Parts: sequence; C-alpha cells; structure tokens
Amino acid sequence: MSLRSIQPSPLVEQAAEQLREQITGGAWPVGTKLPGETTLAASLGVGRSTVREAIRALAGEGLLQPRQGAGVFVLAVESRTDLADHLRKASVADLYEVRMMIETRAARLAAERRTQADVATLEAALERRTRAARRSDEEFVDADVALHTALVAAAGNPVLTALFEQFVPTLREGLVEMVKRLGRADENLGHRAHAALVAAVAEGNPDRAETVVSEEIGATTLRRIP
Amino acid sequence: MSLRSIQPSPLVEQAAEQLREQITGGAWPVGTKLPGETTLAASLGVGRSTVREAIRALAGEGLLQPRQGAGVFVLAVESRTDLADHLRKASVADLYEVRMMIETRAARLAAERRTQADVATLEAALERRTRAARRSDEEFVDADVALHTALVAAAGNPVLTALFEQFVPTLREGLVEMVKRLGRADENLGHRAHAALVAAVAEGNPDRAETVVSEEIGATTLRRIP
DNA sequence: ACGGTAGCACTCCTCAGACAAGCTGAGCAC
DNA sequence: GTGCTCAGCTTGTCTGAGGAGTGCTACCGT
Repeated sequence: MSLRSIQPSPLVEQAAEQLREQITGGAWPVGTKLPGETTLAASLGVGRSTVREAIRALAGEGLLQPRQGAGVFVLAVESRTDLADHLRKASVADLYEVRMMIETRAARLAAERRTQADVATLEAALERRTRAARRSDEEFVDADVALHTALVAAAGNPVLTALFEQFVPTLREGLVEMVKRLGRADENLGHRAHAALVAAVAEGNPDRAETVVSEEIGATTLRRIP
Repeated sequence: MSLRSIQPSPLVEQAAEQLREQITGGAWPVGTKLPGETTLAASLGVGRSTVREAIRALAGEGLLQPRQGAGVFVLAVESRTDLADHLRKASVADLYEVRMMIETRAARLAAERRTQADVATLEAALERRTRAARRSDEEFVDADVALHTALVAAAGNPVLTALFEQFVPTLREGLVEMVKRLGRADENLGHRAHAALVAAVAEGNPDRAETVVSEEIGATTLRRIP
C-alpha cells in the first residue's frame, strides 16, 4: 500500500498557487499591475493579510515586485530558470566546452588585472592543492576547484564569478568521479600545468595564461571522454 | 559627486535581510527551529505580521519552511543561487564583458556547426529585425534579442544556450532603455553588422563571424557607457 | 494656451488584537 | 508499557485602523 502524506495546504499557499497560475499561464504578462490587495482578497475569498503573504512568497521567488503607493507588478513570468537543472542534464562535452570558454577568458583577464591579493590567494590555493593530493580524493578535488574558482575571481568580473559558481557543484561531482576512477597519482601530474598557470597570472602574461588553461582543461576533457 | 540611489526599504525587507544573515551566516544551520513569531517580532522591533511576511519571502526563496503548530524551520542555508539577481545588480561593463565572451564564442561555434535550419532561422530573424525597426522600440529590441538568441542556439551547445537565456531579460531591459535614448534610426545602422554576421555564419567562416560580433557588441558597449 | 502646483484618490506598509487550527510533550489511567 | 487526554505552545487567518508613497487631475497664475 502506498500512502501520500496529507497536506492541509494553508490558504496562503493556495492563494500563491492561484496567482502563480495567472502569471505563468500568461494572463498577466511581465509589467502587468495586479489588482489591489482588497480586490484580490475579495476575489480569492481570503483576508487581506493572506493575500499579502502570498504576494511576499511570490516576490521571494522573483515573480512579483510590490512598490509602495504604486501597486504590485509582474517581474517575471517564470521562476528563476534553474540553470543548475540544465547543467545536471547536460553532456560532459557541452559542459566542458563552456567551462573552457569561461576559464580561458578568466585566465586572460586575471593576468591583465590581478592584484597582489589575487596572486597571494592563487599561490595559497596552489599549495593547498599540492598538499591535498596526498590526502583524500574529496579534499584533492575541493582544493582543485578552489584554485580554479580563485582564478576566475582574479578576473575581477563579478558576473563571470557568479557564472562560474553555477558550474562548481556539477564540476566537483564530475571530478570526484574521475579521480576515483583514475587515481590521484595520475591526476597530480596536473601540478605542473597549475603551477605554470599561477605563474603566468602572477607575471601578467595573458597569452600564456590562456594557453596553459586551455591545455589543462583540454587534457582533463580527454580523460573524461575516453 | 557620486550618489547611491536611496532605497526606502520597507521593514519587511529589512527583517528578511536580518533573518537571511542569521541563516547564511551559519548561526542557524539547516533544521534549526526559529524563535516564535512573537519573540522574533519583539527582538526585531516590528509587528508580528511584518515578521510573518519576511518569513514568507524567505520561504519563497526556499530558505525557510513554516509548519503550523510546530514552528518555522531552516530548510537550506543558501538561496537557490540566482544568477538573475547578480545580473540585475551588475555593472553594464561587467555584463557586456561576459556577453561579449559568450557571443563571440557562440558565433565561432555557430559558423562551424550551423545546420540548414539554423541558417534559415537566422535569416528569418534578421529580416524580422529589419522590419521591426520601422515599428515600436519594444518590437525592435525583441527582434534584435531574438536574432542574438538564434545565433547562440546555432552554436549547438545547450549549456551555452541556457547560459545566454539567463542574460536575455537584463539585456532586453538595457537595450530598450538605450533605444529610447538614442532612437531607432541610429540603432538600425547596426543592420549592416547583423547582416554580415548572418552571412558569415551561413558561409561557415568562424573568424569573420567572431570579428563581426565582437565589433558589433563593442560598438553597442560604447554607446551604453558614454 | 501653457506650465507649474496643490489636492485627491489609490496603493502598499505597518501595527494591534482576536480567535482558529495544529503540534508536542507531560501526566494519567489502564 | 501502552494509549489517551489535555494544557500550552506554535503558526494560520481575519479585521480595523492609520501612515506613507505614487500618480493623476483640476486648478491657477502667467
């Protein structure tokens, strides 16, 4: 016998659901001004505060935006598209193609703009990666990802950083699997490439930084797609 | 003198922000039961309904989960990383730097891999863009964005496409503002560049496609950052 | 006729108070 | 030990009131 848990479903959630349907269903396109709280409360058959809480919930999802004095407006017609979902379903080849794009660009920018603090962070991350190679697979992968994250951060573009962070969980998962399959001893050969990368950024050589990253990720890709 | 825009920031948002800090800061790990609404209201110095709305907003973000009779519990310690939020807050320069990266790469890949269907879609989008120039600002921008989206789609990498789609709303907003400021007549000069781009992709010339996109976006960037 | 302004209607924001509904654990009867 | 009851907590919901911001309109002076 299979039982479904019984959900009383508070009025707030029911109200939010109805509003969501209007929005995602296309009845209220982006920019639409919603009816006033009192009107909505009457048509939904609930109290004003219930409507307000439903609106807040949808605002938290990024669908609505209340503006005092003006009204409540539709900000988007669908919840934040889950990029993470796309990434999970994506093929390794597509994933690495985009990763390559981001990191080569980041390497170039990092070499051009790096601050002293960036270089210090990168060198610390490199050292940590080397040490972690003698420890567990997870620790090694974490250290590796941290180094790559530091590289992207050194590019000094918050948008690029945010973009890369979307990849981190998927990236990490894939790397753990790969390291478990091939062993760390083999993987640690990447040390030379990573050291060269940090050096290129430190000395401000964009071309060299881009080349090194490109070769390093290319090598990893080959190992992941036999 | 540089001024930051003043934001009245309703109490609800301030309260939500404080709660968020507790959660993301680690003070309340996953599974924690929050103090009761009345207690929170007292310690935050606001009314109970205000606290309730703040909780609803965070619930909408997936951080909290209220359970009637039991309490409010921490469901996750970080929001579904919303790239869209970063994009909204980002500077135009950072945004366009990343856009440039995506589209130049997409142009190159599109020229290498385009199918007949891709070319047909691109040509239709180009024609629609030309026609839309004689209509409203919104229609013109929509057609322009559609053309760029078609370009990225022609690269044949779903991850890249998903990535670009994250940019579309912000991109669209910025373009509308720009077109309203400069007028469509001026902007439609971009017609030659866009036609050249479609041609380069159609004839399978990656270098030319990349160059054209780079120049086109570069020109737009200059107009947006006077 | 035109531009600026004061007023007004509408909106969301916040609070307080009341009662309903649901959960949890202590205590009790068996 | 097992199961029941109940008290005290929690969130859920509604209502009424007043505050504050926005945007439109009608008025007035030029």
